[in-house]
Amino acid sequence: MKEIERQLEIIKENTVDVIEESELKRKLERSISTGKPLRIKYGIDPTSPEIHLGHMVLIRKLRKFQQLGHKVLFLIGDFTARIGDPTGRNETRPILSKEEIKKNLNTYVDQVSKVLDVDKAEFVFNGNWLSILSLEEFIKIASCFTIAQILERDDFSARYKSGKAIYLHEFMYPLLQGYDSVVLESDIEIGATEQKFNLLAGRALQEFFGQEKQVVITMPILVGTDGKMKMSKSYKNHIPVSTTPDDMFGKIMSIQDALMESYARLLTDIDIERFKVLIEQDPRQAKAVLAKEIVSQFFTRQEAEKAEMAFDRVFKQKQIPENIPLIEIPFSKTKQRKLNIVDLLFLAGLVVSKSEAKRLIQQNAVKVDGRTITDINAEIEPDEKVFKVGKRKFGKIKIV
RNA sequence: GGGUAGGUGGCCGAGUGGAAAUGGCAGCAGACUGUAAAUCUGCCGGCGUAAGCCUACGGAGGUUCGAAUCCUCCCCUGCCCA
Repeated sequence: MKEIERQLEIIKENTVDVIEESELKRKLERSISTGKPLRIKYGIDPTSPEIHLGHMVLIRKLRKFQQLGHKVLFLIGDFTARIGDPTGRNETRPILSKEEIKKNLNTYVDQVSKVLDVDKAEFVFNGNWLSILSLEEFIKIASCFTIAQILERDDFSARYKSGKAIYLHEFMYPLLQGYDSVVLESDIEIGATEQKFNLLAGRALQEFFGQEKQVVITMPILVGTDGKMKMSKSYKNHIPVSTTPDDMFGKIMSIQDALMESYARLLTDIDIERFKVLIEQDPRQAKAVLAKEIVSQFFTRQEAEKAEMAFDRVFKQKQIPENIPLIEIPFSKTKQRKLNIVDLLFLAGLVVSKSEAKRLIQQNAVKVDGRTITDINAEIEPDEKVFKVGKRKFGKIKIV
């Protein structure tokens, strides 16, 4: 197989759009013949310093580009995040200080490094150029688009039709993101399908500034643990990267069966045809394979296997976990060794309020050393007994 | 600037003088399972064993025995006109 075809095949795997493929071929040809790597741009909004599996779909693709010898430009949209998107009404977004940004950068690099070769990637901040962009220049950029074009974007037109507010500065987002491509002289920009409009803005602006247009590659959106919406921290349906192997394993085990295939495609290198057969034969086993495969990317293989064992222990064999966190409550807070179960759970932080504790007890969701507590007046001496609250919260409580 | 319709719990959305506020979604718990789906049951602001108290319907005042509901001012959003 010719080198260009090999690269094309890898690049196109799992993509939704490649705009335009002929341009991509041309860029690849040139790169192969001159030995000059292509510049691949990927931007992330640093509002929350937490990367989740949804981001990983793209980051995995970036790694593939790295493996093909191309240059990854990892853009942290500190400026665009700072001016903030106004959903959520009165929320004033705190302006990130230089130190905070630096700190965030480190957490990103850390999380991303599990998949990406961060030493070979270049991390860039758009605040470096956007914060000094002149109004004149900006208006020039704005003249490149019409309102109708921008309104055409999916979420804008939906909001417009349903009578929801669209703020002017939201219109600017695509322009600024597009301008980033001009500054970075990117050859390719990748993003999830919802980003298509913004990615295309980059093409328009690059052409406007006399550059060769970037190729836009979109990837499918990873559905979150609710099985419906895209994975996002704000929907609380995400699986964070910076968690424990056990937690990640468990969260993957609880996704809907219907998601298994897309997770396998987008987050692993599992042979899809064989995996589909396994799903047919033994969905539970298939999910365990999937979970182990994903967890192994962020931790070691051994840790993934340990996570599986811990999971089986608790949910298959219905035993208590091996490592249960010890919660210490100072004696000064309790004044006694034996106290009411509701207070105890609350003091230990196993419930958020006493009302919740009562509710859970009334619903038979609280166990102490394996025995279900049915009386909210029960007096208990914790003494490192094992408390189980709900399906998966365990804690040993001790008064010290 | 003028007119008009609105702002209700995580979201959607009822409610127009006496309910911690009908529904739905999401969430949580239990049963059933494979921590899947589907289904059934219960819960779903906080404090209190309880009676009850506190907090909550954009914000601030006011009327009233009593307000999410009435009045005044302010803030915010859609639509129409300019």
